[in-house]
Amino acid sequence: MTPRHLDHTDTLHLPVTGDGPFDFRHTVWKPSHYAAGLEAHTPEQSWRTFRVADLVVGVRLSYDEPTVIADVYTDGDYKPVHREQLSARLTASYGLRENTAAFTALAEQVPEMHEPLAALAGMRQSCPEDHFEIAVIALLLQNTTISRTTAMTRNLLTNHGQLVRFAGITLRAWFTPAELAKVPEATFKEQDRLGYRAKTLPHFARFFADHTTDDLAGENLTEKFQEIKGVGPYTAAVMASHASRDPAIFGIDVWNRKILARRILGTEDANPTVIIDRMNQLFPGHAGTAALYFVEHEYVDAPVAPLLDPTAISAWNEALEGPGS
DNA sequence: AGCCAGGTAATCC
DNA sequence: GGATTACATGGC
Repeated sequence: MTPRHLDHTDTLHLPVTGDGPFDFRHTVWKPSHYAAGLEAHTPEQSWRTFRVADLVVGVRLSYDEPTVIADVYTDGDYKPVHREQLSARLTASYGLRENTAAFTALAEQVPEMHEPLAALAGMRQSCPEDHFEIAVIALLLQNTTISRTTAMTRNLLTNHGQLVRFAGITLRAWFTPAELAKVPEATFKEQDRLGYRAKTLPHFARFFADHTTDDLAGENLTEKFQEIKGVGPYTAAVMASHASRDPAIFGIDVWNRKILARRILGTEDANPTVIIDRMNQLFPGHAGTAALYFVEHEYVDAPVAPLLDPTAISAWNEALEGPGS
């Protein structure tokens, strides 16, 4: 499949203004994240696609202290309003104005956090996804294995998203809620192999086609999101925590439950309320950030999707474009 | 073969 | 209320 070519249209200089250290590499690339073809990372650079309004945008990120440099690529009518939206999106997605000092000071007092802090100090929460996109990811994580989550994500992006080429890299890009709303349930089931999720995904597309991020401002998101069929406490917490970037909260699931039980309780597993209470006790106001550090530290020495050597990029591109291209 | 995965909704008592 | 169970699918 031949990707759409995006041209260089802008360069953004995004200052990192929060107090405390900043770890560019572990902010933009997370060792625990599985690869869906939406982003690629080498030791010095990262590439990522975004939907800004209906535009498909490719961004190449690098860091020149104290500034994140974003080279922007598009093939549509890129206007000043898009520039503003993209700047705000990048700044929020990677927490460029958030403080790390308070958490770092707190974490230094907790022995269990010493190793994660040594490896990751200055890492910020990242969520390049918007509300709709993170909702889809959380849906695809429900009660299944990561290998199947990855397969379903790739199916959806391949069949309903976009394939683009910019700055030497080929990547996939998300579909918009309106684009996904046109896809029949049977396609989700038979072509995308979503299983019972095929019934709930159309509710997601419709909800977010009708409610933009701006519409949702001021709502109690944890409650509002649970009005969507297929969204329960876990999915709502993931969505709300990414939307609010509240450092105090985190969605607990079987995965992080076991990691946190081992890290802070010394047991293989534990009751969710016990873990949440202990995390809040150890890291008052910062339990969400602390959970992020424990989970990412679990994968720093064996990342799910390792950084690419720059010489491996052509092989990456060929894998995404498929045979015969 | 059967069990389980980074849950949810429906249906019990 | 809290406990129990079906729900799709694929990997081990």
